[in-house]
Formats: sequence, C-alpha cells, structure tokens
Amino acid sequence: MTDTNTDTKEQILNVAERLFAENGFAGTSLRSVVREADVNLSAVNYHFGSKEGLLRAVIARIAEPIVEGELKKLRQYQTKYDNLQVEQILEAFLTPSLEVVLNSGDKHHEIVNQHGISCARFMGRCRLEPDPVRQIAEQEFGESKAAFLDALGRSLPDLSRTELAWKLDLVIAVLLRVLTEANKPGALIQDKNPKTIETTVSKLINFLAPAVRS
Amino acid sequence: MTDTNTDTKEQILNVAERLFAENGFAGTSLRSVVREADVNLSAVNYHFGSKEGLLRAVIARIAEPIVEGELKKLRQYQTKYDNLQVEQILEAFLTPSLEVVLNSGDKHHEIVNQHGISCARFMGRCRLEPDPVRQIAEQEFGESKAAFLDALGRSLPDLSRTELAWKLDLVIAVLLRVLTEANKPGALIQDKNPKTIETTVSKLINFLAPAVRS
DNA sequence: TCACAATTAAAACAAACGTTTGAAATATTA
DNA sequence: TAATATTTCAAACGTTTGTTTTAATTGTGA
Repeated sequence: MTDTNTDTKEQILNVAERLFAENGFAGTSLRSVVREADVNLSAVNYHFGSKEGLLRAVIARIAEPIVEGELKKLRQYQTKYDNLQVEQILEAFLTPSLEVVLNSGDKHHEIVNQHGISCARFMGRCRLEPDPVRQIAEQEFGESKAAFLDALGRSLPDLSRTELAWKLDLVIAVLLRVLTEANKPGALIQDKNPKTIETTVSKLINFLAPAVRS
Repeated sequence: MTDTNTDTKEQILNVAERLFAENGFAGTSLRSVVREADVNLSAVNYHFGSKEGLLRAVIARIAEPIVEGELKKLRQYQTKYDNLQVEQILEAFLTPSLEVVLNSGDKHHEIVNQHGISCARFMGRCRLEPDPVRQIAEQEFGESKAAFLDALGRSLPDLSRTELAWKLDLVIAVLLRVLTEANKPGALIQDKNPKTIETTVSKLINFLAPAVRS
C-alpha cells in the first residue's frame, strides 16, 4: 500500500464523512465526494466496492475507537469500584464520543478542529438516518450499548430492564443531539478546548443522571 | 374542489408522510409515492408544485394542530396559575405531539392506528433531517419553541436563558426519539391506547423534569 | 531494466430522478 | 345540453445517479 493510496482512501473517507453528516447518505452523491476529495470517481468503487461500502468504512472508522474507549472506561470503573454510580456510568459512556471533537484528526491542538466537528456531526447523524444507514451504525455501537445497559441494571436494581432500556435509549438520543449540533450557535459543544469537553460532560451528567434515576 | 381531488391530494399526503418517515426525504422518490398512492406521477406537481412543495404540505399538516395544541394548553395553564411548574410546562409541550399517535386520521378508535404511527415517525424524522427539510420543519415549530422557552424562563428564573435553551433542545431531542421509535419493539409508544399516551407523558415528565431543573 | 501488480484515469453504461407537456377525461356551471 | 374549468393521464424531457469497463499510469520486486 503506497502513500498515494492511503492519501486517496483517507481523502475520500474525510470528505464522505463531512458530506454524509451535512446532507445525509441518500442526499450525498459520489460525484460530490470525489469532486471535493479531488480524486477520480472510480476510486470509490476501487477502494470501497460501493457507496454502501464507503459508508461502512466511514462508520467503522469512527465507531471503533469510541466503542473501545467506552468499554475501557467502563471496565476501569468496574474493577475499581464494587457498585458504580449512575454518574460514573454516564461519564464512561459520554466522554469518548465527545472527545472525538477534540482528538480526532491531527493531535496538534489547533484552535479549530474541523475534522473533529465533522466526526461528531456524522456520528450523530448516521444513527438517526433511515435504514440501512442506521442499522449499520447501530450494529457498530451495539456491543457498547449492551454493556452499559448491563451496568445500569446493576447500579439501579430496582428499575426494570425494560425501563432502563428506553432510558438508555433516550440518553443516547441526547448524546446524538449534542453531537449533531456541534459548533452550531447555542450548542453545548463550541470548540475543541479540552476544558469545554470536560464541562460539557459534566453538564450532561448533571442533566441525565437524575433523569435516569427517576 | 371535487371528492376525487381531495382523495388524490390526501392519498399523496398520507403515502408521502409514511415514506418520508421511513426513507427520508432524499431517499424517497416521487415515483414510489405515486405508485403506492395509486395516482399519476404528474399529480404531485399539479397539486403541490414540486417535491419540496409536497414536503412543506406534509409538514404543515402535522405541525399546525400540534403547535396550536401546545400553545393552547400552555395558555390555559398560564391563565389558571401564576407560576407554572416545570411538570406543567412539560405536559403542555409533550401531550399534543404524543396525541397524534392516538387521534390523527379517523377518529374511530381502532386497535391499530397506522396513520398515527406514520405521523409520529414523520414528525420525529423531519426535524432530524438534513437541511432544507429540518429548516422547514423548525420553521413550523419555531413559534411554539419560543413560547415554551419563555415559560421555562419564568418557571426557573435562576437558570440562564442559554442553559434553558439547550435544555429545551434536549427535551425536544428526547421527544423526537420517542416519536420516531413509535411502535418499534421496546419503544415507549406501543399502540394508540389513550391510557398508554397518558402514562407515556407521565413517564417522560418524570424523566425530564429533574433533568430540566438540574 | 524488465515484468508484474496496484492504482488512477476517462468514458460510457443502464437506470432512476424531478419536471414538463399536451391531450384525454371528468366535473362544474350556465 | 353546451361551454368551461378542473383534474388525470401517458409520454417524453434533460439530468443525475451508482457502477462498470478498458486503457493509461504508477509503484514494486526480481
């Protein structure tokens, strides 16, 4: 695999991520992707097989590190404490997603991290898209969802699994909203300042913890 | 305006509402609409001018009674009480939307109200779609949003307007999630039973009120 | 340097898209 | 019933879609 190869592939992934986030999957043509990525049209089918293959690659690239981070944080808490607080579970669940705004793309902390914003918006959007997009996305995040539902069940044994399921579902809805609105006026996420991420997580925990306990 | 005319128009509106909800705006072709509605292709352009005109009509048909119901309920509470509780504001905000599941379409309480489910899913989806769909939808619901932000400001004078704005935004995100998931396995809304609607509203108020206050 | 694989490039494919047209059919009014 | 307006219909418009094809180019290892 040559340098130009990875360049082409990553260029396509980056542009597709942004355009899918802005215009949706059906609303984004491959021609608009290759135009902005400055690559040939057939490069998409060569590297990803099809438009849906490109979508899967974009989703996988975002989901993998986030799911990994969520499960890692959750297991750290679980080995450290016997009984987890809802706040701890929420922190483990929310932080990795919100950190993509900060850390994705190049690690040099520039003032504006455009790729991080695109990541956030795409991640929020793809899980709210019509099938098959949403189905593919939910598949990637399913493992994490199940683990956190289990953790909530142990933390709040008085609440039924059914109730915890829709509550976690609404927690996710809130997270996705925060992500899709990233950097828009009035939104919680305004730039990639680390302090902003931490305070955002803190605000969301304060908002969601009493709701989940209710 | 003849009977066949309204039949054709409403057939198109009904089918478009359902397909837009399921496949999104860009993912729904006019040909698939007229096929299911069993009308001629050019009927869409004749009655609605364009695909976007059809979208506007679908949105307006749903939004108008809901916004009306929300504002009416809010004003009733405001004339009855001096200081509104968050729970009352939430009830006025949530109930009309959830009632579309029950009341839309024919008023005869059948076991399954398919049109109500379509209404709910469409309403949830259109406000999460990429522009210009979302922009049109938010325009229709903007009046109600402003009124409820104002009501929250009076009910919780210690919280800044900025904070209340994103909290109301997240309340809406939760509502939209509940609507889009209507009748899906594990969702809060499972059928059109009136009691289910009331208990759903109650569950959501219990979930959201402490969050908004936090 | 040569042979071979990997990648890029331009062009074309059939299918589907939203929209327009003009005539046929239907309903309305006098 | 005759005249008029409204609505439906089949057909075609020009574009755009995702994908495929075939040739040119580039990189790789012997």
